[in-house]
Amino acid sequence: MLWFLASVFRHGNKRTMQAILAQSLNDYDPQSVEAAAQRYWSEQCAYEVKEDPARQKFFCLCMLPYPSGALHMGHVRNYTMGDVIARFQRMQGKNVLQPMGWDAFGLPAENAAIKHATAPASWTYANIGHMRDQLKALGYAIDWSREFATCQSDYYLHEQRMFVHLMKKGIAYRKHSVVNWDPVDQTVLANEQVIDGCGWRTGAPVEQREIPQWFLKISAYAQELLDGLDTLPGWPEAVKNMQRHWIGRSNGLKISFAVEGEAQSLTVFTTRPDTLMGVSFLALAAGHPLAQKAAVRDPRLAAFLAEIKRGGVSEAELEKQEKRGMAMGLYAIHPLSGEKLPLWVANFVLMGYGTGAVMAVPGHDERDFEFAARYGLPIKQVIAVAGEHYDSTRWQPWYADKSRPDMQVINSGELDGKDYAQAFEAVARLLEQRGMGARQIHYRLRDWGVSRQRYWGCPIPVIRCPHCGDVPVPEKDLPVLLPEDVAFSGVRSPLKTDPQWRLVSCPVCGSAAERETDTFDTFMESSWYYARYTSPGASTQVDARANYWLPVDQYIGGVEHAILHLLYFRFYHKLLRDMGLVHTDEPVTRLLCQGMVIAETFYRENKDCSKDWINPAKVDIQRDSKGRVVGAVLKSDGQPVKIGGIEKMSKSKNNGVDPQSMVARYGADAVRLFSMFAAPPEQSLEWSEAGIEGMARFLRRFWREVLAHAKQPALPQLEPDQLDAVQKSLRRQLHETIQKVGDDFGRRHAFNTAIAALMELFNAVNKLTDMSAQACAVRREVLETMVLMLNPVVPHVSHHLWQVLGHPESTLEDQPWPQVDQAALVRDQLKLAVQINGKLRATIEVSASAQQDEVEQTARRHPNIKAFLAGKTVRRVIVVHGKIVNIVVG
RNA sequence: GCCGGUGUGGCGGAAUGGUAGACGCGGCGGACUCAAAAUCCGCUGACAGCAAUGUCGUGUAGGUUCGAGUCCUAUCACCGGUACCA
Repeated sequence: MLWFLASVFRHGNKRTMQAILAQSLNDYDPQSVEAAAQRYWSEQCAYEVKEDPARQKFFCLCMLPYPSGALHMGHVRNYTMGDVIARFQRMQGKNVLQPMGWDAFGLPAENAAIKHATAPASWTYANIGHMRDQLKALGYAIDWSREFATCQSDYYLHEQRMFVHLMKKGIAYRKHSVVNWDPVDQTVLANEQVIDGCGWRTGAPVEQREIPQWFLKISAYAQELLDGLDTLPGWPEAVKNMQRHWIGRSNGLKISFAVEGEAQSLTVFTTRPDTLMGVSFLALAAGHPLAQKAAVRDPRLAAFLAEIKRGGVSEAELEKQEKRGMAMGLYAIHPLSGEKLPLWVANFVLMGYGTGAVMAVPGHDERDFEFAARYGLPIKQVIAVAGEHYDSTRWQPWYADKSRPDMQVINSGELDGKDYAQAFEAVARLLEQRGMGARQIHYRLRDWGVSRQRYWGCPIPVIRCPHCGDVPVPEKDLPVLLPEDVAFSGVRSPLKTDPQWRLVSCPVCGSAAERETDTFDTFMESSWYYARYTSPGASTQVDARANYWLPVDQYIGGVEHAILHLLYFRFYHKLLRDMGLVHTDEPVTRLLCQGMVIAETFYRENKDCSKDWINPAKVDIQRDSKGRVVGAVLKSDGQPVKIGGIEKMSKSKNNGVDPQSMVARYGADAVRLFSMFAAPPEQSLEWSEAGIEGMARFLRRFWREVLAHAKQPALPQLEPDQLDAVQKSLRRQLHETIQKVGDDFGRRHAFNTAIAALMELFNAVNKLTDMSAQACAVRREVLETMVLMLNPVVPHVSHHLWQVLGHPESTLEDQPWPQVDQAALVRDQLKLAVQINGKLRATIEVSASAQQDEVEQTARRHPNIKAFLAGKTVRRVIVVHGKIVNIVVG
C-alpha cells in the first residue's frame, strides 16, 4: 500500500489520493493481509504437529539451506514448492510435517571470517536469525518448533557417537589420499578454490599431496545402493541414471602380471579380457608403490613424477589434461604369451581408483590408442568385425565396441574366433587355473573421504596416541566441542594452533596424545538431518517417533545435488538402519529436483576490458514497436548498458533479485505465485519483474471479484439440473479444473499448469455477466472452490477471502480438497478435428454418443472436407474417439 | 573428457503419439479520463489473400507412423554434476 501511495505522491494528485484512500478498505493490501494471516498461524501454532497413529502421515522435506546471509530466489522457489505440496497434502486429510533447519557448517563461514574479521560462529548465527525472519515473511507452513542448526553441539554429538560406532564396525577407517596443496599458504584447498591449477588467493601452482584422511566404506554398500534405485519409482529417472553411472558396476577380471626383478606382482582390473593378447604395455599411476620405488634410482623418472603432480585433483581437470607418460625401464610378463611388456607411468591413471594400474590395449581402447600413437608403442589388432577394415593409424569407434554381435577375436592363438562372452570365459578359466586372475565385480564408486583440514566443522572424535594409534573419544567425553570464540585468520585452523584444545592424554594408556584436528565434511550433517527432525529433543540420535514419520514422503531440492548429497544421504540411512534406528531401506519415496533461478545480466565495459555488472533492478529495457528488446539503459543516467545474456543468479554477475524487496513491493503471495507459475519445477526459472506484476494483477482482480460477490444478498441453493447451457458449461469447466489441479499438485507437480487452469477458470467466471439466482450460485461455487484450490500457493489471500465468503477463520487449513462432481463433467456434444492425410482441414461437432460411421459421415459432409476429397480415393479412415478423424486419401 | 538434462511466437512457457502456441508477459487498437496512471474490452507465430482459406513453422539432418514438438538415429548449441562449493 505504502509504495502505491508514494507513487501517487510523486504524481502530486491530491484528488486521486483521496479516492484511493476511500477505496482502500476494499483493495488488496498484501502487507496487512499477510501480517494478519501469519499472526493467526503463529498464535494457533497451526503447523506444529505430533505423531498420530490414527492418521496418515506426510513428511514433506526441503533441502535445508546453508545460512549464507540472505535468502535468494532459489530458496524461495524450493520452499514454495514444498509448501504447496505440504498444504495440498494437509487438505487431503494427512498429518503433515514440514520442518526447517540450517546446514550451518562450511567453507563460506571461514571465508566471511577472513573478509570481515568475525568468528565463523557469530557470522553464522547472525545469518540464521536474518534468514529465519525472511522465511517467516513468506508464510510457509513450517513446524518451527523442530528447527535446529547443524553446528549446535546437541546435533553433532550424535554424529560423533555414530562415527565412533562406525570405527568399531570397521566402516570408518583411515588411509592416505590426495588433496590440493597450496605451497604458499601451506594449506589444503577445495577444488573450487583451484583456478587453472593455481590457488585462488596466492596464485601459486597447486600440488597434489597425499595425506592421511578418514573414510567411510560406502563401497561396501555399492550393490545395495544400486539395487535400491529400482525400488524408487518416485525418483526422477535422470537422477537414478546419474547415480547408476556414478556407482558404475562393471564385470571383469583381476589379472596379475609378474614384474621382472620384483617379488611383488602387479594387479590390474579389466572389463576386456577378450583383448588380453592385444596388451602392449602397462600404465601405472604416479602414486603407485612400484613407480615410487623406481623413481628412487631414476632421477628423470622422479622429475617426471613431480611434474605430473602439478595441478589440482578434480576429475574434470585430470580428464582434460594432455595424456602424458614415461617408461619406467621395468617389464612385466604377459600371463599367457610370456611376452615382455614395458611398464609406463601415466598421468591418466589414478591411484585412488582401482588398483592404480591398467593394462593398455591400444588396438581397442581409444585413450590407449592415442597414448601409443604419441609414444610410438605397438598397436595390435585382436578384434575383427566382418566388413570393417582395421587401420592402425586412424581410430574408429567399432574398435572398442564389445557389444557388436559380429565381432570376433583374432591374432590370439586359441582364443581366435570367439566372441566377447566366449573369450571372456576362456581367459577367465585359463587365468584362474594358473592362479593369475580372478573374476571380479568392480564399482566406480570410491569410499567417502570425510576429513577436512578446516576449522568450521564438526570435530572428528579421535585421539591420536603414539602408543595406541587412533583411539575413539570415549562416550562420556562426547561431544568433542568445537570452540566457537576464536580468532580466525584464514590459513591455519584454530584447532591446530590451540594447544589447550589439541593436547590431551590418551584415554587408553594415559600418555600424552593429540586430538584429531580435522573436521567432518559438511555432507555428514546433511546426510541425517531429516531423521533428527522427527525426534526433537531425543537423547539418542533419533527415537521411536522416527518410525512414525519416516520415510520422507516428498523431498525437494536442487538438481545439483543429484549425485553426491543424495547418494551419501541414502548411504547414511542404511547405516542408521543397520544400527536399528530406522526400519526402512530408503530415506525418501518421492523426489523432486528443481531447476535454477536465472536472470538477465547487464554490464558496462571498462577501458581495460573488464566488466562492471549492473543489477537488473537498476536497468530499463527498451523495445521496438513489436515489443522486441532492442537495448537497455541505466535508470540513473539514461545511458545504454550492454545485455550480457541470461545466467544463474549470482553475486559475480550481480543479477540476483532480492526476495525480501519483492515481498515488500508485491507481497509474499505474488512472489510465491510467480515462482510457481513461470516455469515447470524441474526447469530453470527466469525471473521477470513484469511477470510478477502480472501475478499481483491477477490477485487484485480475484480479490475484487470475491469481495463484490460476497456483497450479494443471501444466495439460493445450487440446482445443477436447472442450469442453462452457459451456466452448465462454466460448472463443467470448474469440475474439470478441480480434476486437473488435483492431479497437477498431487501427482505431476506441474504447479505452472495448475495455476494456468485456475486463471482460465477465473477468466471464464468473469465473462459470466448473468446475475440470475442460479448464475450467482454457480459463481459462488466457482469462487469458493478457487479459494480452496489457490490456498496451497497463495495462503494469505486465501486465508482472508475464506472469511470474506462467510467461513470461520479457523477452518481453511484443514478444509477438505474439493471433490469432482462426475455428473458435472458429462458433455453431450464433442468437438473433433478432421484431418486429411494428417493435415487439419476442419473441425466438426458431434453428439457424444455418436458411433464411428456417424462421425465419419458428419466429417465427410463438411464443405471443406468435401472439397478436399473431390476426385480422390479414400484409402482409410481413422476415428479416435473424442479426438480426431483422419481420412487417408491416395 | 565422462555422466545427466534442455532447445517451441518478440519473451516465460502449454500440448503425457491425435486441432502446435493454453496461461502469463510484452506489443497494437479501443473504452473511461481535460490528460495520464490504474482498470476494462478486442487483436496479436510468419507469409499470401478483401475474405473463406492456403503455404510454412517446435535447434539442424534423416527415419518410424494414418498422424511426430512428443518415438528412433546422427549432429550442433547451451546448462548441471564430475567425489574438498553447498
